[in-house]
Amino acid sequence: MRLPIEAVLDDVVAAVKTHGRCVLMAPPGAGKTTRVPLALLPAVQGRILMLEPRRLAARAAAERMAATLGEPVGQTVGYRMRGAAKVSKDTRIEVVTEGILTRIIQSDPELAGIGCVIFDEFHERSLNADLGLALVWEVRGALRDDLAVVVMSATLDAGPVSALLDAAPVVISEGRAFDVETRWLDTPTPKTTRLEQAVADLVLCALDEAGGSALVFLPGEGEIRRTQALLSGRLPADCVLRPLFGAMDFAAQRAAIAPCETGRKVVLATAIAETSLTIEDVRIVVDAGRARRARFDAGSGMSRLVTERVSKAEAEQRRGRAGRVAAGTCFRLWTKGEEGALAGFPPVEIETADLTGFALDLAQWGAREDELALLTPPHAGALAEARSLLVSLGALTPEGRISDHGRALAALPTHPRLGHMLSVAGAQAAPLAALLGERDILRGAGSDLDLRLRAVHTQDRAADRAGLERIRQEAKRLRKGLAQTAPLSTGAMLALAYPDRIGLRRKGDDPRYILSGGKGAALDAQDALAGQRLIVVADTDGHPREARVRMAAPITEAEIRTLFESQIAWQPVCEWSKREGRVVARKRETFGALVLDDRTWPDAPKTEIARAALDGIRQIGLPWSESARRFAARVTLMRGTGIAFPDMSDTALMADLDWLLPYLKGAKSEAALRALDITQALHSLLDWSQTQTLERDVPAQFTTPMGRQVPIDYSGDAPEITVRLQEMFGTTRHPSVGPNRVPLKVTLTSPAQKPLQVTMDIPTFWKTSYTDVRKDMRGRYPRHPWPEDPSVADPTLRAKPRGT
DNA sequence: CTCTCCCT
Repeated sequence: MRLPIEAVLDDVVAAVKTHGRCVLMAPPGAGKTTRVPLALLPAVQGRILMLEPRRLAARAAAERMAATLGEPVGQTVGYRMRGAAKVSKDTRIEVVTEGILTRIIQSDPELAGIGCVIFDEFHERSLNADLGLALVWEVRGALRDDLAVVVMSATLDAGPVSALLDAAPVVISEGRAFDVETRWLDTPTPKTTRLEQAVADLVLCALDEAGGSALVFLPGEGEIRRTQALLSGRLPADCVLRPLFGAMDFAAQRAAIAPCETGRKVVLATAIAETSLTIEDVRIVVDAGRARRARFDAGSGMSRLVTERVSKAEAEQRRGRAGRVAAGTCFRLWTKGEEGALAGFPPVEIETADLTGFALDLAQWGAREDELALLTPPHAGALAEARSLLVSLGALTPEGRISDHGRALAALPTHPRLGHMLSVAGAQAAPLAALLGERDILRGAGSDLDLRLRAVHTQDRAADRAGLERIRQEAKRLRKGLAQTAPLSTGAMLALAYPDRIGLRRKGDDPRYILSGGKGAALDAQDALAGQRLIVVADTDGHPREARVRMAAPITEAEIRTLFESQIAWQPVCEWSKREGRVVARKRETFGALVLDDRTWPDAPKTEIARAALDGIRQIGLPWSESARRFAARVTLMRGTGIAFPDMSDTALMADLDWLLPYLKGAKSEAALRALDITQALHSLLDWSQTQTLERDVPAQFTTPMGRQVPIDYSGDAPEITVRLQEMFGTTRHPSVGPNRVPLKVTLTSPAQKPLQVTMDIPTFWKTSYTDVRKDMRGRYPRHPWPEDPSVADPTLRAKPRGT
């Protein structure tokens, strides 16, 4: 059969011959995976390496090409993937899974004997493909200008890839796929309608309007089960309902996609049916419009799942599944209007994934991320977290260079965490590493990892059979070349891989734990491990506030002390306790965020106690006494006049409390702090000349015309004095303070200290209302002077002697 | 409303 790709094969070969590079865009079904490598064979010196994102696809591509040549796999065409290879010295086309390429380049940077590297399905933008392309491009630039590079992609903006590869020629092939009609909703689904209900309704409508079997895309297993429940009994009699998702064992998956003998089938599937599994007779696609994705949180080193709207690229990929065998129809659970708001592409893996292995590969290659041809740069923070984890595992030196231990970890086919565990604990850790590298075989069976290990070692247990077999095989492969070492418990081995996830039970009845990395995690109250004081957490649901533990193992304090001796230390802690309202001085023995032991610290140095007491002040506020307020008010009057004086507002004083440090007198409790008089401390904020100026311009006391000292009250809006009216006789200028000459608020009293007048202007008072005051008072206090013009009278505090 | 999908 003639495939549409054949029309452009000559262009691809020509681009490789003259430019040594090419970007080929062709839709799924165009035949690029099987035709391009064979077409390039005569044009390439040496072997052709083709990368596939999935094992199944790699094997299938090799088989198809070998069949085209009329040979068995392993002669001209072979494949190589983790744990399986069919290649010989005659092999010229080698189909490999993406992770393999990094290994090949790291062990032989010249790529000796390889003439061309093809990246298939590059639009999926896996971390390995991005890294692989960057490394191959560097090899081509530095060591091998004859090395050809071909990037093949279905839906992708070709411009950036072409630019990345120094303006590589772009070849475009139009597809062969059958027409697929797209149907949108007329009106958006109301927010109150559950997704499963809306999907079920749309499926019934689709089956009614179009013929053939249906493929329904849902975000996850839960949605699949609930939609299944809603549909069962409501489907037309000739329809069978089949769920399909990754956690099902292989045989069940095969049964779900098997063609129907009679009638139609409705397959409820996750994204597994987007690329990995092809269902042959589908002519209807129903797209719920959601995608579940892992979001890795570098801070906690854990990932969680989020459900998001699909991107346009994913929706197109799903739509295409209706046109594999004949024209079809795609029903979208959104309106045409809503479609504009969808993202163009799903997030690329390098921006969302755990970068630990990536960072180790970079270190081994000896390049920084910004020196490589990466289409999307990794986030600096995520990369920094990855490197810090690698440093803590001893894989990188603190300067970021790879260590011998790091080289050993890079050679192991596992996450560096598990590699570290294998390298330290030896062969005994192989089953545990295999278990943790696979999907959980006992979902919902409690968190204890030993349950799972027992299932691997024995034949009983109703665990996922195929999963168990994969784990046994994997354990066998991992064990090779590892030494036998002193036996360790499951928890101790796990702690090597997850030193940041050792959990110490919090106080209280709930099985809640604080993890050594600082995050929280909780066990189910019924969980078999719920009584343990110390556990190591292998997996959680990734909830950002407090994650739920999915897999864990108990560990003893003695084991932690042995494994992490150098990281456990006594930390003196002198701090303000909000709860107790006082300074507490303790010594704590800590491992990361865990407190293993906690004792009082009776001989804490005074300076430490004072520092902690300042935190108390920060919490309770400055203990203002009346005299302190008065002083601060005087200083404030000096401000804003061009003369530099400190800001004595609460905010300014609290901003840096060091000035208070020498005046705390060993106060430790809230009561003692509140009893402090801070006047002296405030005085210390002024230097000698400021103090002199203050005393002169804003004195604490007012000197009356008689030479008597009267305190000035600075606590109100205006500075204030109270004085006997007679004592102010002779005053022709109203008294004031400060460089701005702020007038004093003067309360003039009778000889019996009763207020007679409050004035801001004594000379005017003499001339005006004094006359009335004099009239009233002269009779009541006849022995005191009440002159007609007080501005020229002598001040006095005395009365005339009786009888004169 | 328990866990998308891959890979060394």
